[in-house]
Amino acid sequence: MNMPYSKEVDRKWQKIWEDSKLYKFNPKNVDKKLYVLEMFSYPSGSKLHVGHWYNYGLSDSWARMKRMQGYEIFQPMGFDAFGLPAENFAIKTGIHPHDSTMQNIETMEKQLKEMGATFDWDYEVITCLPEYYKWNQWLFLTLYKTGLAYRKEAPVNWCPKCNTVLANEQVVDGHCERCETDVTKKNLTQWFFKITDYAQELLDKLEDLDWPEKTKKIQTNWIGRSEGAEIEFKVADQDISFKVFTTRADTLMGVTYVVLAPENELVAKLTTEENKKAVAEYQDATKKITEIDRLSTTKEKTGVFTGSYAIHPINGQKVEIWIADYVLGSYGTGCVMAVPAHDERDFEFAEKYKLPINRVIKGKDGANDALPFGEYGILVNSGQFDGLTSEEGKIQLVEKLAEQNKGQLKINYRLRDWLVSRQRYWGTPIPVIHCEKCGAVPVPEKDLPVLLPYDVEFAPDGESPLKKSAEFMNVACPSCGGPGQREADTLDTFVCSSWYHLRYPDNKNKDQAFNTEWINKMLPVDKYIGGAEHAAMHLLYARFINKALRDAGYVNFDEPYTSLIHQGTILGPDGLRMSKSKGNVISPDVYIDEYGSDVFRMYLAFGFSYIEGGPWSDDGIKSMSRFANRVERIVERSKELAGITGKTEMGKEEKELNFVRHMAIKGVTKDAEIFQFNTSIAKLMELLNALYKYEADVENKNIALFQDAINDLLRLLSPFAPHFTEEMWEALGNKGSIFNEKWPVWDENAMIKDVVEIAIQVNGKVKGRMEIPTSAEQQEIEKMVMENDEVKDMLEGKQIAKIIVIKNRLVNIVVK
RNA sequence: GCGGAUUUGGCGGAAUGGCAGACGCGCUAGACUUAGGAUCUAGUGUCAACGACGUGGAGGUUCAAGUCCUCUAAUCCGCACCA
Repeated sequence: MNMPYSKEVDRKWQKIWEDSKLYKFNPKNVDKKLYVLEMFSYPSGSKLHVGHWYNYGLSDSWARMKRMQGYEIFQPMGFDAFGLPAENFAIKTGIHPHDSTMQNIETMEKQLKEMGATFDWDYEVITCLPEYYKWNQWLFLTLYKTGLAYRKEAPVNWCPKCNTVLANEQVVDGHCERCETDVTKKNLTQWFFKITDYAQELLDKLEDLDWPEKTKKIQTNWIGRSEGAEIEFKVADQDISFKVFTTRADTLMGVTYVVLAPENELVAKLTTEENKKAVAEYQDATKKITEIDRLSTTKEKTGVFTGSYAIHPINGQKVEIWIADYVLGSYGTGCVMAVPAHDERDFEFAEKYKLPINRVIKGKDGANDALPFGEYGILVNSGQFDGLTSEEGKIQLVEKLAEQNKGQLKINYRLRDWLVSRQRYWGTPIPVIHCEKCGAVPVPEKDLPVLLPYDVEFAPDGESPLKKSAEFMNVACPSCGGPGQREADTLDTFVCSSWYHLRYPDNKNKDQAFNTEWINKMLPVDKYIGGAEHAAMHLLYARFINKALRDAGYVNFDEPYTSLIHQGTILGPDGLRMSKSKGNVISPDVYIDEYGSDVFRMYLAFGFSYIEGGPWSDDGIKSMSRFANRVERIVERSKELAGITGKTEMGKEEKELNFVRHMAIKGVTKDAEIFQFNTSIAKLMELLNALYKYEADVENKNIALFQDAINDLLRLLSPFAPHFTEEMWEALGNKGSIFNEKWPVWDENAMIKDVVEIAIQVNGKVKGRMEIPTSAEQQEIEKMVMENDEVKDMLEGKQIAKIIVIKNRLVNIVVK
C-alpha cells in the first residue's frame, strides 16, 4: 500500500535504505569510483539551516545521478569539530567543549540522515577525536622532518584587559569584541608551515584545475607573484648593507631616500644617538597601531629619520635612511628605495618631510606626465641610461648592478608562511617537547597521540590554557630524558581540514594516517563542493599540504581537488546574510514538516540558480508540492492502464510526447551535470506537462510509450526527490530501489522532428513564420520561403541583397 | 585604489551570436464545487496595439547582439600602502 507523499514516506525509505545498506561504498569497484566531497561542517548547536540543505541536499542529488550513471560513489561526511566557537561556548556556559561538540555531532548526524543524503557513515571522520588528531600530529611531524615546519617570533592580537590572545575575527574595528578595549600586538614564538616554498607551483598548477575562474583569480592574487629586482645599498661610514626590492629598477636614478620598516632589525644599528628617542617612540607607536589602521590607505604617512645615510649603488650619492610604517616588515626585504617622482606613496611622504624629488622618467609621446608619474616612459636624468624605455631600463640597470654584485632580478610573492600556532585549548596539541638542553624536540611517532587533557581551566587569563595543566605540561625530554615541557599551543583548525579528504577512505587505519597505495587509487577528489568563502585559505592550504605529502612520498598526485563547485548563498528574505542577530534566519524544519524533505529539496533546486543563491522566499514552494501531486496522479493513471493493450503506432501525438521525453532526458542529464538544477527541474515539468497533454488529448493511447515516459520521468526525478520517487517506483509494482536503475539515455533520432516552424526575418526583424520539413536542405528552404505568397507580398518592390538560411531556425532576407 | 562578478517582465529565473522572457510564482477570466488558500482550462513583456518598442546607460562590430568589442553607472565579492 502506498501513501501520498509526506514526511512519513521519507522515514519509510530512510529505514529501508539503511537496512539494505544501499549506499555503502564497495571498495572492490574502486576502478569506477567517483569521490564526491562536500566540505564538512562545523558541529554547531543549532539545527541544520537552509544552507546545509542547499549545499548537502543538492550535491547529493548530483551524486545520486552519477550513481545511476554507473559510478561507484564515495560520498563521506564528517565534522570539523575543533575550533573557537565551542571554546567560547564553554567559557560562557561551563559546558566542556568535548561534551557540547559530541552532543551537537549526534544531533547533526540524525538530521543529516533525515535529509535523505547518500552519505556513507562508515567512513565518518571527526577531527576532535584522538583517532583523527593523532594523525594531524603525525602530519605536523612529517612537515617538521622535511623542514616545512619551523618556529619564529610573530605578533598576535592581544587584549590587555581580557589578558588574552584574540583571533582576527575577534578583533572588531581594532577593539576586543568582548570588552571593547583597544587591541595591541604581542610577540610570541610560534610555529609556521613553509607554504611559500610552494608558491610557484601553487600558482602554476591552478591552470590545470577545473575550478571557478574567480576562485583561481583569488588564489593568484593571494599568492601575489611580482617580478622585480633586489638592489643592495651600503650604509655610509658603517660596514652594513641592506637590500631593497623594487619592481621599478628603471627609476633607480631617481632614488632620493630609502625607507625601512620600523620593525626592521637594522634600525637599532642605523639610528644615531640624537635620533634614538624619536625612533624608539615611533617604533612604540607602530606597535600600538592596529594592523587595520596601519594598512589603511587613507591614513596620512608618517616616519622619522634615523640619522644614517645610504650610498646610491650607481651614482654614489648619500641619501637619508628613514623608517616609516607604510613599509611592511613582512613583504620583500622590509626596505624600500624611495622614488618620490614616480611613486605616489613616496611622493606624499617626500612632500611632507621636505625630501628631494628627482624626475627620471618622462612620458612617451607627450603624455601627461605630471609628478608623481607612476607609468612607464623614457628615462631622463639617468646618465648613461637616458633615452631607454622603462622596460629596457629595468633590465640594463640591473645588469649594470649585477656586474658589481649589487643587484639581481628577483621574484617576490605576497604569500606569507602559514602561522599554525593557536593559544587555545580546543585544538590538536602540537607534538613538541621543549627541553632546556635539547631545545624543541618533536614527540616520537610511537608516543602519539599527545592527548588533549579533559580537565583544563580554559577561561582566558593570559596563558595558553594547556599551560595550566601541570600533568600535561611536565614530561621527560624524548631526547635526553631530562625535564621537559610540552608545547602548550594547539594547531590551527585549518590544519585538520587541509587533509581530511585523505583520511576518509581509510578512516579506520590504526597504523597510518592513510595507506598510500589505497589513497592513490581513491584520490584525488573528483568533485568538491563548498562555499566560496574558502577560496583563499582552506583551498590553498589543502593544496599545499597535498604537495608537501607528495614530496615526502605519501601520495602520488599533485592536486587534492580536481573539480570544484561553489554553491551560492541563500540569504534572508531581506537580502542580507542570515544571522541570529538580524533575526532573518529561515528554519527548514517548518517546511519539511509540512511538505516533506523532497519537496523542500526540489524547491531549493528549482527556485535558485545553484551557483548564485539569492534571498529566501517561499513563493512557489507550494508549486513543488503540486508538482509532486501531479506526478502522483499520472503514476495512478499509469497503473490504471496496466494490462490494457493500446496501439503501438507512433502517430503525431506519440512523436511529440517522445520528443519531449528525450529532450527532457538530454536536458536533465546535461544541466544537472553542471549543477544547473533549476533548469533540470523545469525540463521535468515540461515532460510532465506533455504527459498530461497526451493523456487528455489522445483517446486510443500508445500505452507502452506512455508508461515508458513515466518511468523515465521517475528516474530523472529520483535524484531530486529520492524518497518520493522510491514510493512511486514501488507503487508501479517495481521491485528494488529506483537507485539501482540505470539513468535514462536519450535518443537523438527521437529528437528529429518531421517539420519545424522557422522564423522569416526581413532585415533581422521577424515578419512571419513557416513550417518547413526538417529534411530540407539550405537551398530548398530558401526556395520554399521565396515562393511563399506572404513572403512575396512582404518583398514587393524591394531589392534582395542577401538571404541567410539557418537550418531549423530562421531565414533572414536582407533587402535594400 | 586594484582585481573579479552581476545587472533580463510584478517576482524567482531561462536563452550553442539565430524567433528574448523556457519553467514556475503571481495576476486575470472561466469550469467544477455546499465551500476553496483544492483541481482543471485559457490568457498574461510594454505602449498611444492591424504597428512600434523592449535584456542598467551610451557607442560599435554583424545579415543577425541579452550574448562579442569600447566607454559608463549601480550593486556585490576578493585584495588592499605589496615597493
